[in-house]
Amino acid sequence: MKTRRASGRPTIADVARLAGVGAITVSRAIRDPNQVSEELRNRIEEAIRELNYVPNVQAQILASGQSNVIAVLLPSLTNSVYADVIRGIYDKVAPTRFHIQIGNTRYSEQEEDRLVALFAWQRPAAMLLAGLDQSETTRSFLADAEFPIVQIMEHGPAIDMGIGCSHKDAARAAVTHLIDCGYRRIAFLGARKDPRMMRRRDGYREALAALPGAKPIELLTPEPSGVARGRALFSQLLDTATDIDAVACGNDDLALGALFECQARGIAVPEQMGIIGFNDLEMAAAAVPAISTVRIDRYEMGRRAIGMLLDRLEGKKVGEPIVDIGFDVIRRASTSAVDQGVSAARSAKGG
Amino acid sequence: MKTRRASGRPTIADVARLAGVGAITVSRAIRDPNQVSEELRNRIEEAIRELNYVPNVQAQILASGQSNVIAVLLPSLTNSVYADVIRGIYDKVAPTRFHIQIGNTRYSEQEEDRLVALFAWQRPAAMLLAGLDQSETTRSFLADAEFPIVQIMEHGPAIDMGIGCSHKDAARAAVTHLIDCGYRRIAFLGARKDPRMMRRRDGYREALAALPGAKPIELLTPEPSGVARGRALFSQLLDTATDIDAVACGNDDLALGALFECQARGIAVPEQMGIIGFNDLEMAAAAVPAISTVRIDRYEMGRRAIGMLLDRLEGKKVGEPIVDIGFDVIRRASTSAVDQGVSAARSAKGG
DNA sequence: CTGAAAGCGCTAACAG
DNA sequence: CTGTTAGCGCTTTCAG
Repeated sequence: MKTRRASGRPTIADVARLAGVGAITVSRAIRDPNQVSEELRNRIEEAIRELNYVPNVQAQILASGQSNVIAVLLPSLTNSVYADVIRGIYDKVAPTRFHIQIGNTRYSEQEEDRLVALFAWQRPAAMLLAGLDQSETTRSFLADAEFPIVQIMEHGPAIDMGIGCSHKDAARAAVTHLIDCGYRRIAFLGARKDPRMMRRRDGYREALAALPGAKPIELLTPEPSGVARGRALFSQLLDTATDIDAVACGNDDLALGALFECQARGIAVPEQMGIIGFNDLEMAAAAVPAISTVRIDRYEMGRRAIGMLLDRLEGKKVGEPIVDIGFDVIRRASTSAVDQGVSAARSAKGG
Repeated sequence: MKTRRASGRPTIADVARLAGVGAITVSRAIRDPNQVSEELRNRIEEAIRELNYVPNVQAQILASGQSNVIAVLLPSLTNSVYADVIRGIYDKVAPTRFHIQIGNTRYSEQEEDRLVALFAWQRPAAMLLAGLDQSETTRSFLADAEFPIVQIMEHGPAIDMGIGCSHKDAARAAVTHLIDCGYRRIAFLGARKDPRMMRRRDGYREALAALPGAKPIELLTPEPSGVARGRALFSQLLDTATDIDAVACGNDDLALGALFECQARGIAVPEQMGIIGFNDLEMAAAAVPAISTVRIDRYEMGRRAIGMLLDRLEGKKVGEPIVDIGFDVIRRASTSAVDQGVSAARSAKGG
């Protein structure tokens, strides 16, 4: 007889034997207790407790063909922005039968293509992606995937479902806030050049277009973002464009860097220089002066994205497949109403 | 005939049929190509490509009894400290057959107990935990687990393997650096009160003990850390202990908050107040003045921790099971050699 | 509501 | 080096 190395832990058959029922009844008692009479159910639960039985997930999946994996592909695991999203994702998934499988695309389209294909072959129950800018290959590949897909961060045409906001609108609102404060020579600082960053740049351009005579002053680097990068970029900008009176930063890291550079150069914020960031990282509120920024509820976005997937997996009717989660411009001291000098500039330039 | 809903995708039997070999040969060709003759191997590879065959992981695991899951339990997914560790973990695991299953213990021992039990039942291939302070229940439960376990962050007696450094020694070195710079009335700021934080506090005490006549001035809150928290705590401290000339912060968030509070109050750093943090977050170097801190290579720690697990899983001999990854005190402008006023204080107080 | 049989897709064991 | 057979632990199908 070919005896096989059993795992040693109790199986459903052990429970069935102890409870004096068939294995399938135990299986039913576990998955849908209502299908089993109360008496048997009690006997089974007793046996489960006694044996310390825990179902073998692999066997469940193999037999049922139902995966319990939700694939999550994000461009960064370090960036606080995604850390908040991840927290929301995990919190929402924790009480369910599903597990998260995270992949790091490193802001690379090729890597995203590779991971989407890799994960898709594992037949996940669902998939979560960041952004709307997947490659054509990946979009068409996923378009006829049989699992639900949600794209987060941005608001727009999604493959299946989506939740996020318009980064262009958000940046436009931020820059408009600078204009409302009286700033007139407004620059834009960007890094990494990922799709969201470029859309914020576009929003900056749109806002400036509404300001007669204003010309875009932009400095973007493909290099990763960071406080040090923000400081260096802003320093470079100040050396070139000497007459700027405000800077819209593509994120709060850059904004904090810009603030530090102002401190280092003795430039008064907000009097001589207005600064606004993006993302509302925790540090922004504590800075001196506190940095104005744009807030998106990333934790909630992560939660709701998973919620949409779960609804679909449970066959529930999902409401809107494309959700705009919105944003808030957070006004703080770094963009206070300007002093007379700049007010003068307003009347001079803005008319 | 009871026909069953097949998943639709090609199975190993399909490949075997197309290649004209037995299923097991395909299985071998995939797992250990050397066991199969070159001719068959080529035919099999050809068939795999043609059918676009991808092995069913669940079936592999079920049949072999070999899990491919490495459970990772961390106290936070948001904290940059763990984000770096996570990046190291994922980078090291990516090219292997293993997957990471992350759990968030939220700095709670109860939650850690719960998740360890939950994950352990799934029979992971290995487990990674943060810190050495698991509950007695969990420690003894894991002590006779059959999978390898690595504990990261701290250096000390581990359940199985460990990699990290002594946070007490690191903090002692940081405070000693303050003393070497001439600071004499040194306070300690802490938050969250997790085990590492308390060990840093102990290191602070040890360093002060070496300073004749110095008394600890400590302010710790059980609340989560953050820049705003650091600012508030330091403000509270300044209102009470008016004569402190330096502050050792349990992490860089708090240190940046302390720096901001100094800026808000017009306290000159480093002349009137020395500040040192912990962790060397990216922002610390870019602050004005740049903040001194303690660096631990968290990315490398994550990588090596997984490396230790992989070595064990592959039956390789692991070198030292308990690794001290060390730390570096990073000296920056926030703790520059002090001016005459403080030098005077030194001779007056330090003797 | 309950059960026996069949089989998910793969691999360990044994034999050649 | 290759194949046959049995079976991992569970759930679906079909029959009561």
